[in-house]
Amino acid sequence: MTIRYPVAPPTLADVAERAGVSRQTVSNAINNPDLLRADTLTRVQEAIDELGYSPNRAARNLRTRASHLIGLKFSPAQEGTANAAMDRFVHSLVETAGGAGYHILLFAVGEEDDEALRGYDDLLRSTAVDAFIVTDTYLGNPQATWLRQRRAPFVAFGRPWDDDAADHPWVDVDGAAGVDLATTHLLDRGHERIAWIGWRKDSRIGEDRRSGWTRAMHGRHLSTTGLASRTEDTVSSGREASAVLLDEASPSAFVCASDTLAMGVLHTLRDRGLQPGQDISVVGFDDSQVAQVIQPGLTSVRQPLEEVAVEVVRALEGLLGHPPVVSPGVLLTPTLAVRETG
Amino acid sequence: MTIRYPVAPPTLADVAERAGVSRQTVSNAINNPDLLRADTLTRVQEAIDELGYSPNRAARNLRTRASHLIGLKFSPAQEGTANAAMDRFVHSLVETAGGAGYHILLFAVGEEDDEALRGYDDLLRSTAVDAFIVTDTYLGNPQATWLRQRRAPFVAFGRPWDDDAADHPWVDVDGAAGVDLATTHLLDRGHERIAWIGWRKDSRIGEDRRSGWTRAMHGRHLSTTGLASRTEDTVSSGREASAVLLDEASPSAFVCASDTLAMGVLHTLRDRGLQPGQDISVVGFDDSQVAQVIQPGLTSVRQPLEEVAVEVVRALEGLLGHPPVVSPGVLLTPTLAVRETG
DNA sequence: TTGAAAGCGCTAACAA
DNA sequence: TTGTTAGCGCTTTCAA
Repeated sequence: MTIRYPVAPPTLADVAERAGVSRQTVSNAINNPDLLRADTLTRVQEAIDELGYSPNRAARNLRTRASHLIGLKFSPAQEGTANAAMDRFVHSLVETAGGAGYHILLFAVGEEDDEALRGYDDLLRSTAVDAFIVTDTYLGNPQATWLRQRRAPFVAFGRPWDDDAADHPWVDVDGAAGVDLATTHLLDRGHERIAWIGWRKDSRIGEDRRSGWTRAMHGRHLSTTGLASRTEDTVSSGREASAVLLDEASPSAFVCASDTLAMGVLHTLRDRGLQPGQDISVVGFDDSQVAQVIQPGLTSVRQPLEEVAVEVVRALEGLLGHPPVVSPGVLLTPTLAVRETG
Repeated sequence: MTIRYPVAPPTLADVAERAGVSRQTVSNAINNPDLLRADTLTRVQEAIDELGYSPNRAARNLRTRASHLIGLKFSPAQEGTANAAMDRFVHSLVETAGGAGYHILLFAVGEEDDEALRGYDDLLRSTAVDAFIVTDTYLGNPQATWLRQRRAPFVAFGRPWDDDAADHPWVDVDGAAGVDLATTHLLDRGHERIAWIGWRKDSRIGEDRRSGWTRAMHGRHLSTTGLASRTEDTVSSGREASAVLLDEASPSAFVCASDTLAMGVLHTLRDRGLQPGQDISVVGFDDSQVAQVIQPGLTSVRQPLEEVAVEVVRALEGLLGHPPVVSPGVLLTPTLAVRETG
């Protein structure tokens, strides 16, 4: 089998020679076109087009100490759940970042905390990326703290919660507002006994989402006692929790911290011959593909991940600007995708 | 707000000075440790550890003309479908590539063909990536042809189909074998009138999958006449196609080219009060999260995407080796995830 | 407005 | 086995 070696791409010097100018003039034509006389610029531009020149990234990176690469830790997919918000976010992020001249570098790390830190460290020390996007800022996660100590530029998708020392830019979605929205929607439809199925108490995100439910319920002077359950984020947990709640608290609707849990509720309803949306209403969280394609459609809180990506990139541009600007935290409000189950 | 500037990371020269050797010796300690005397190596290694040294990527890339970055075009997520194979593949790919010393660089391009090519071109000319992974090799897609002409190293996830001029490495999943597996599974359970719902005729992947169904049916001397439908890859198309087939061909089972189409079939069954798995069996393709979490669980063909990632990276390593080796195409066999619907 | 010189940090080739 | 020299392609001074 014949192997064809790639031809070496043209360099700045090639363009300079062709245009009859010095290399610096070509460099200026690219980076500071205002400095050139119009006709020189035209001539250089023609040479660039004719040769199909594009600046060598490695050389430029070496000189400017910037890679225009943003690192993002990509964790394994969660099979057996409806969770895919991360993937949806990455899709939006790649597009938005591309528009701002950045590419996304995906990296995997081991499960342990120190392995994760080593992953970040390697990329940082080798100046492979200009900044990171960090997506799991739950309490006790050492990444944010560690990155700050390392003086590594990063933007978090997720609030710093109760970390007062945090001074990094972040973007988050107001989970409480989303669940409030969902609960209020059910209240407006006449439900009064609305149950909550969420995650265990150590999840700040879970507690935040839960607070939207209590807020909406108490706003209507309704009790939440006995109507809540905290469990693992799996379909079977949602199934079990909803079965218990149905027996012990007779709710007419369920609001869940995830579509995964909501699927568990739908399983229980099916087990008992109850019609979702008719007999019992169900609302999930994340507007996953699952929520979108099942029948009856699952009403679900939708995170504005496209907007999150836009804000994250905006914050990144501030951080990497001269001088760097740490933009304030941004909290975005989710919407409710209303379908048949609620 | 106080901005702390990152301190400049240590360089080769810093390590050399600390270890009392030349820079070249440090370089050798990292890239050719065999060349060093044991005690020198130890000394250099200590200096590296003490300083937390990691080679500057830009400098190394410039010198070695390699970035250890693999480009992958990341298209927008398909909402409203059950399709997420690409995402699952990327998860596996990031892990596998990381193990081989490569990072994945995601980039977005516009919808038009020429915009896509420009996306590849920019990355290529600026030597930003060492190679590409191309995932949509359907007939008429100019990417593969164009990359070949450009002499750009790339590995395709997907066969070159009838492109005889193709001489690039590729990895693919045997869709026909997967559908044959699914159909045979239904045949073994006593079904004889098994319908097919697939994509339009211009989809090579769709036609390949379809051939698995005809092969399995004809293998049992069963007719396929009137039992097939070709349509768009949407839930509603699957719903309509299955309604027509049910009326006109009375099948006892459906095999579908995607989980998305299979969801459409489930909608039709629900409309008609038929129990999936009891009255009518349904098998999908891709083993999506949807297939995994719905009740009853959707039996589905599962692509071995982890293996695909392994083979793709293997091919990549060959391509980027010295000398480059173009590995032969690899065809992997899917498995069947059996659940309640079939 | 353009050009010359220097050097980013690294490794390949060669010399000692 | 280790060190010296040179240069990858670019941009940042600074000088013309």
